[in-house]
Amino acid sequence: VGQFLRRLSLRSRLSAEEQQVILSLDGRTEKYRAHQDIVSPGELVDAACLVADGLVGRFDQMRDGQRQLTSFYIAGDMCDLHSVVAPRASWSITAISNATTIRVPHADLQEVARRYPTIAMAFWRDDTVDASILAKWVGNLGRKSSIARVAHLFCEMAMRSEAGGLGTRTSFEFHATQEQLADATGITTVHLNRTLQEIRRQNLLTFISGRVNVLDWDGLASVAEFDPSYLLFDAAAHRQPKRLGEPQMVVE
Amino acid sequence: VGQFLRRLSLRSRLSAEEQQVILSLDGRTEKYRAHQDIVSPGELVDAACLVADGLVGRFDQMRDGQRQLTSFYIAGDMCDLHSVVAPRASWSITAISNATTIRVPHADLQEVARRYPTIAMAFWRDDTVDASILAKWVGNLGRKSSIARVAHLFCEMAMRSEAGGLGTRTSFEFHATQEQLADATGITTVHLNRTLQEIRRQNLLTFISGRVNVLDWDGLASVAEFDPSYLLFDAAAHRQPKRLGEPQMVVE
DNA sequence: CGCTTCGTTGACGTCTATCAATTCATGTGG
DNA sequence: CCACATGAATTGATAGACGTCAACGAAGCG
Repeated sequence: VGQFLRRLSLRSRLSAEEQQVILSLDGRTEKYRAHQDIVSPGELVDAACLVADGLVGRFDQMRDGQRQLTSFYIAGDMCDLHSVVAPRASWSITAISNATTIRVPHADLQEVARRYPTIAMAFWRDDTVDASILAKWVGNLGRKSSIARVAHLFCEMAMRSEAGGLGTRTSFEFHATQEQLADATGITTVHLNRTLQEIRRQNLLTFISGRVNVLDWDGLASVAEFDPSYLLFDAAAHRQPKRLGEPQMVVE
Repeated sequence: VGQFLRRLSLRSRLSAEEQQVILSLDGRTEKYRAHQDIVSPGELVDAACLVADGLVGRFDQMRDGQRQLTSFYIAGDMCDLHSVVAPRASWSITAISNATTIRVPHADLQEVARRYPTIAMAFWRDDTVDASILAKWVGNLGRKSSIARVAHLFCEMAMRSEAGGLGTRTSFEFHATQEQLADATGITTVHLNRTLQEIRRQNLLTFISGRVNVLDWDGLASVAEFDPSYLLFDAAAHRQPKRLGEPQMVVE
């Protein structure tokens, strides 16, 4: 849970008391094997799923069985914080690698959000980051080549892993299979494999048994057209009731 | 602003007092012509943008100028409610058709959210719907054919227009050009045109000068693999502090 | 040591992009 | 009311990125 507090603190400023309240949250610990489903569509959930260890993903499944991964969650991420306000799942959550989760009851989270408006805003903000990542992926899937998509995914996971204290942007764990990467980037396994080969050929990175080593960060970011601002890491300027007032551009 | 209250009420139950508070919100009215940008990336905004009339979109732009529309907003939608917790835009907002907006100051929205936890949750929930739509689009773009994507977009706008009281699911306004539809579905204008022809050929709908008439809803939904649950319309069962307790499925 | 999962390769097919006109619709000014 | 400019829709021909199918090699595991 300390990891979760740290994650929230990346983007929201919390008082000592508020931090204590977050730390007091707890829940059932559960372990999953890779490929095991954690939440299925239609289910009514009563607890949010905090990733304590491993890699977890949210996905959508088509009629013919094809899958599209829509989000990855690493240790410290609350992977369905939004379920607090929308407990009827319209999504699936699965363990990408072996993973450990903590199920934090909605009742507790609601109680906390209700009592501490700043925490409620922090939750909301975290959810907004999720949405921002999704929006970026709509752009990637709609308008970029396969190599740019794959490179972008690596860039994103690199930055998130680094921010989460789980590695550096040039060396971090990413325990996904090629099939899962293909499901995330909207291409086939075969084509993903060839795309990875092309990325290797350009000496951008190595990806061996779940570990990524970026050899050329700038090159990778350039291929990906990666701009980290959508991850809202520098947003720490927020929070604190009335602190508006900088002049801002007005359009039209 | 009444429209906005109505939109929130689709998914959150608000008390009479809370409803009054929402209705008391207000802001500068602004008019835009089609194709005019409303918010640009990097901008620091201090007011959220409520769509009073017309069609508004959020998009991402690539290095080579290609655009990807990530969301459409119709009258009654607060198109960047998330900016309340993340005021530094990493996105662009543009007027798809001629549009009128009301800029509601963040300060007011924050004040309201801080004083009324239920309203804060309602805001958060609305933002979650946005994220849910984005997740669905990641799936559409990653794994569906062009015709399914286009059909899905029409289904979605149909349901949202109907829910917003702007028409019925078989007859509603949708003032976007083919180029904009192409930017939303991740294909080219040329291909979108041919896809529309195919949809017409299958007698699914007509789309003439901004008005959609669905001739075969079931057929359209089937081609699109459309399942409206992600729009969270039936989620009205929420809100009201402690009303948990139905038995729910537990995984694993 | 067989089984299963994951990664890799080759040949071939197709959906969608690209390029470049052309038609159609709308609106403006003379 | 016509001439013209402008944006939107449509069409044809061609190219390329990615999917499909099928097989094989490598690696972990009970």
